[in-house]
Amino acid sequence: MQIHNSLTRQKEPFEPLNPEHVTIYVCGPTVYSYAHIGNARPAVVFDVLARLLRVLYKRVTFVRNITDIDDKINAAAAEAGVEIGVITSQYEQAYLDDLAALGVRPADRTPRVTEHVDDIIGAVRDLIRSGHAYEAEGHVLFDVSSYPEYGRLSGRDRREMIAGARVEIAPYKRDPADFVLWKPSTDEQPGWNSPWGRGRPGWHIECSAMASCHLGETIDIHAGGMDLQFPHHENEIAQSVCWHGGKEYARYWMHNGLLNLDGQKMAKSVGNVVRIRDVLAQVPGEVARYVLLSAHYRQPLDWTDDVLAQARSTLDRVYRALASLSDIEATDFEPTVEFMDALEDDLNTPRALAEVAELVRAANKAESDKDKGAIKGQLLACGELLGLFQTDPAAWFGAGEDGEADEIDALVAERQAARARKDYGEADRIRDQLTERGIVIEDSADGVRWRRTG
RNA sequence: GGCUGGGUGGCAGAGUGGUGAUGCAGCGGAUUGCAAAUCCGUGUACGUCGGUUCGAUUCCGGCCCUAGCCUCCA
Repeated sequence: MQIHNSLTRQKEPFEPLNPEHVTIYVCGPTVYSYAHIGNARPAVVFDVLARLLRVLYKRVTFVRNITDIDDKINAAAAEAGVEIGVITSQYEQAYLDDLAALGVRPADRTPRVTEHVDDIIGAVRDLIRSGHAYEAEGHVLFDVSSYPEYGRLSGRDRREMIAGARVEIAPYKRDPADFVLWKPSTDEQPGWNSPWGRGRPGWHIECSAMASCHLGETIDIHAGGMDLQFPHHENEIAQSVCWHGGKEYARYWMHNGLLNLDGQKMAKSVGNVVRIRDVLAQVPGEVARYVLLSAHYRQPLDWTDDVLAQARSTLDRVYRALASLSDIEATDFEPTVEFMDALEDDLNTPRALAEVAELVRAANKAESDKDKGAIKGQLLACGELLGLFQTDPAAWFGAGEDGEADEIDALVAERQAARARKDYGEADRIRDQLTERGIVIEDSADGVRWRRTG
């Protein structure tokens, strides 16, 4: 398959270091509040990547971490007057629940920073010993000048960065670009004992430690949001490469584009976030997932009610086709060649979805049970790779307030009786009544179907 | 200011040096008791100004607009 590698800024053939075993690390969230739909994009996109790689390769180990040590967590815990673990366990669970609702499969491993403090301390100690880090006023800093390739991933020159830096430069830094590996904690702050006193890890080191601990010194794919490219991933590379004696850290870097709301990136710092659970209250998770896959993962994506409505309409169409095939047994459970080509071309999900649309049309046109069975199998197989179309069609259309379905069924039956005796006035009256409740009736050769609109 | 991206039909969104993306919406037809659904058909689409070319939306350059990064951020 082809992957756009942020490191080289071009599409490259993907060749895992070990052809039998692909390793992927995705930067997970810092758990101090509910995740927003922008946080869901990498989770969904790289879930599709993992599904695809699991088909293409014998073995895949996919790691998505949980960052449960962070100053924002400390602040949230202090405000609530609880231990940080109370905050982190609550929001970690909420995050995992949200992802499950979006059809994201669990990662093979979900490591937490608190479980890796010893590994982090070891990494920092090694970096000091090898001359890549230094102690200053209780902090341990990474010496950026010790890594000449610094800036390669984000394509920036260190001197220029300093010129444009808007951040205040801490006095204990030898070089303004140096970043913190370990920092001291006050008695009130959470801390861990270390050779440099009681403290806590800096922001970047935890990913380096967890990645190497779970996947080895060199990993195949490292992925995350575009906004992590600098400084987070740049710093990860610097510290990992130096830590491992010059060994390459990640061979392919993938960065997803950001979600926009009103033309501006959705971010907690901007204050324009739509939480995943708010979306789930509005539409089924599958609709949100479809939206996230409807644009190529590297492009920005505007989050609007309109795209949600369009996604729902399109999914309705797919599920109508599947509903019409509900009595047909799926035979060729195999994605089409065109579909696979699209996904293997740097995860081109829009093209893959166009192929799905072709299958839907073919399904609606198919006449023989043999053709129908084959198309149904292809459709479901394509859907499985995308994490879509796996819902029972009846449940899809019936989804909503429980208990109402029986009542609607009764009205539909009543209308059918009226139609049978050609009492179209009564039949239409019942239909109008249902229309007002947002129910659409579809008469077809093999019975009546109803569904909810928006 | 520096570094990355992006500007495609009403909307969303792929792609390509010279015929159709695809979906949603609209319109026409078939079908239907009427609808809905489905099928068929339907759109002077590629920011702007130049250049290269037999031919550019696609390659090159200028300009305009826009997003991201340079600070926490998926």
